[in-house]
Amino acid sequence: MTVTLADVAARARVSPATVSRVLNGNYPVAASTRERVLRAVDDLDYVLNGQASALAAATSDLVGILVNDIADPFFGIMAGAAQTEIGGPGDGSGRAGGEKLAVVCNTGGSPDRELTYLTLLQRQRAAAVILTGGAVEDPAHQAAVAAKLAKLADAGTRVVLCGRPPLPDGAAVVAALAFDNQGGARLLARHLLSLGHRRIGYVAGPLERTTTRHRLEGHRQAMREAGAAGDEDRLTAHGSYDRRSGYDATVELLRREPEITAVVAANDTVALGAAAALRDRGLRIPEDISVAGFDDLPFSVDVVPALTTVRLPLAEAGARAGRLAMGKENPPPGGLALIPAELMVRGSTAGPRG
Amino acid sequence: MTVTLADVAARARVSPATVSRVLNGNYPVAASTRERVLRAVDDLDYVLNGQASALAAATSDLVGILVNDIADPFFGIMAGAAQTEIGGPGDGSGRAGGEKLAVVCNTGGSPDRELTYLTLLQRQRAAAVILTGGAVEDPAHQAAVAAKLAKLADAGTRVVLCGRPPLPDGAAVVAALAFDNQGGARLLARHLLSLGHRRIGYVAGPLERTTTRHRLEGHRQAMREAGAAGDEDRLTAHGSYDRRSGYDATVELLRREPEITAVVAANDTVALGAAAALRDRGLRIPEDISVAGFDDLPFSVDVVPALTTVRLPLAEAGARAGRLAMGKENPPPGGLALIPAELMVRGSTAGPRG
DNA sequence: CTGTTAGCGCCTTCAC
DNA sequence: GTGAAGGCGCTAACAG
Repeated sequence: MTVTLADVAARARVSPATVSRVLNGNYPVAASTRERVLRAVDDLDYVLNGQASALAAATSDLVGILVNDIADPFFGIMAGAAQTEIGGPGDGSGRAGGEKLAVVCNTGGSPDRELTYLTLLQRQRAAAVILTGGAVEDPAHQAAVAAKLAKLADAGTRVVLCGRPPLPDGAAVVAALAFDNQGGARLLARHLLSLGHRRIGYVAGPLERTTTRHRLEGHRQAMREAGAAGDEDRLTAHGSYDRRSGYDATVELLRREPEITAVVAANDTVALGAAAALRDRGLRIPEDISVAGFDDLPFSVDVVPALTTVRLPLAEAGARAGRLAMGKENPPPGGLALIPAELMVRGSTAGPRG
Repeated sequence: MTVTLADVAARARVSPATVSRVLNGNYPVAASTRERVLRAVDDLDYVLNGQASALAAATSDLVGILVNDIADPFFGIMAGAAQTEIGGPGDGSGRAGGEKLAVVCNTGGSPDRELTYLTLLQRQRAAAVILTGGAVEDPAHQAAVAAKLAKLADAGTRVVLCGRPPLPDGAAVVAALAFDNQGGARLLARHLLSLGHRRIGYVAGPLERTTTRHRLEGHRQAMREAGAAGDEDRLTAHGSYDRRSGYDATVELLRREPEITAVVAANDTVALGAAAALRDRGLRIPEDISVAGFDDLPFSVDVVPALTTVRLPLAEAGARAGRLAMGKENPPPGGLALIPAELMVRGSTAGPRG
């Protein structure tokens, strides 16, 4: 049978309360007593019952990290960094002290699953929840999420947004760390413009995603400023955030506008697919056509030619979100921080041909 | 204050027991009663307390998935697939029914953290635990893990190994899905041998990892069979499973053995770093030197030249592990399945120069 | 410093 | 088909 705290108490000849105290280390306990208790714990191989203690103490050691796509390093890097801050380095004994259980939940980008996970986390009375990545812009869903988050916050769960813009109504979250997607896209477009490009195809992400919209807006803004907007819709093709989609969308762009001299992709993964499509059409990069991405994932520097892209400090942001979730760091003023993006110029972009 | 089941009962003018029954749907309840209860639930915005119900019912809806590196798509793909099987598609309402909470825990490859997570999961009385990826081969740690898993299994947690060889003493796990790393490495080496390569550098993963060892063994086996083993140690450089490490190790190999005509990397990410190092030395791939990886991650087909590698059915294996963990699928005979690897010949390998 | 006493919120026999 | 009662394993006041 499963050994309980009472068993430990009996073996150590103390009261259950005392055992609880040494385990949690929150109250003074005589050294000799503590030792006896710890020995009993070891002898009996006792493991605290998380649910029972959570129930009694009305606290939980679960922290949820929601990601849109766990197979995408974009999220993996943020989640990993957050988890490191939350889980702590471990005490080296493998015995687990007061660590939180930082746990990542993969929504697959589905609004339903996002809500489901939030409910599940609410059920567990999670200590904190971190939402990463762009949000779906459907108003109904946004309202549902906002309501859910409000309830979570109400119940004492610390809610942090990482790489996601603040909720429309500025709901009660501990903090929102938003990437400057728009500014980054603007930098990138200006770089291309300065090289002399005028007709630039844009492979956008899925519709109704904040990330997609902000990046696209930044791009178009810069194009308009330069008077090179052209037929924006014809120069834009939407897809999802994967390489296949980048490939297909690029083929489509090329069909519509064979004269484009550059392709900007919604992110690095998409850019990889775009580059493949261009090569398959016999175009050389960057001699015949330039390609750029976004995010600066680890592989981007290694592809050939190395990808010009916009760097987002994913690990730093994830770590900060983790600290915020743990209350180890003070929230930025107004609960909102705009995280800057940095242009990384590499070999995949050059002046237009001819 | 937080609304409890008793509140719902009061509002619906039934007993708490009845509310519990309609929520769990395990006992017959009059349709009219059920409706009244559900309305009360909605009115009050009631959310089940997971810990309390878990405590009372002695069951949990938590399923843990341990990964070595959450930023690595190798794990992301497996974890995502497993999570999909476990979490179910969601009922579309966002209300969360009997779903399990599939969560992924990032050990960062650290034995300590692995143990810590296992303990945390044990505390939560997890319904199931899936361990993915190679294991650390330190005997002490293996014993500790085996002991932990035995206890988990004992407490009713279903333990599944995915992409990890069975425990040394064949401990009580539901199933072990092991990749045929050795066979895959052999296929790859034979491919290179058949192209005429004889001096092949091998960039291995971290020491004392099953995955590292098996891949290396397969490689060496094939080389020996062909009488081309050479000075194995000189031709091998160890590193971690990242691109940086691949870069550095390749530089080192080139220093030691400038005459190598091919470099085989422990995985695709490492291969990317290796390729970068070769190019930086002015070597063309595959004209001057061939490069190959392992895993066939999504980006591998898109790099230039496309990477010759060994494909592992990561998503399929992850999904299967998920089903096994949920008891939705019968374990393979003997609880062990060897998952075959497939050679993917692409542009990065060719006959040796000259 | 340590023991005693109540619950935390829910599920589950057992009666009706 | 429904209610009443007890307890899941632990923590948190209180007393001493």
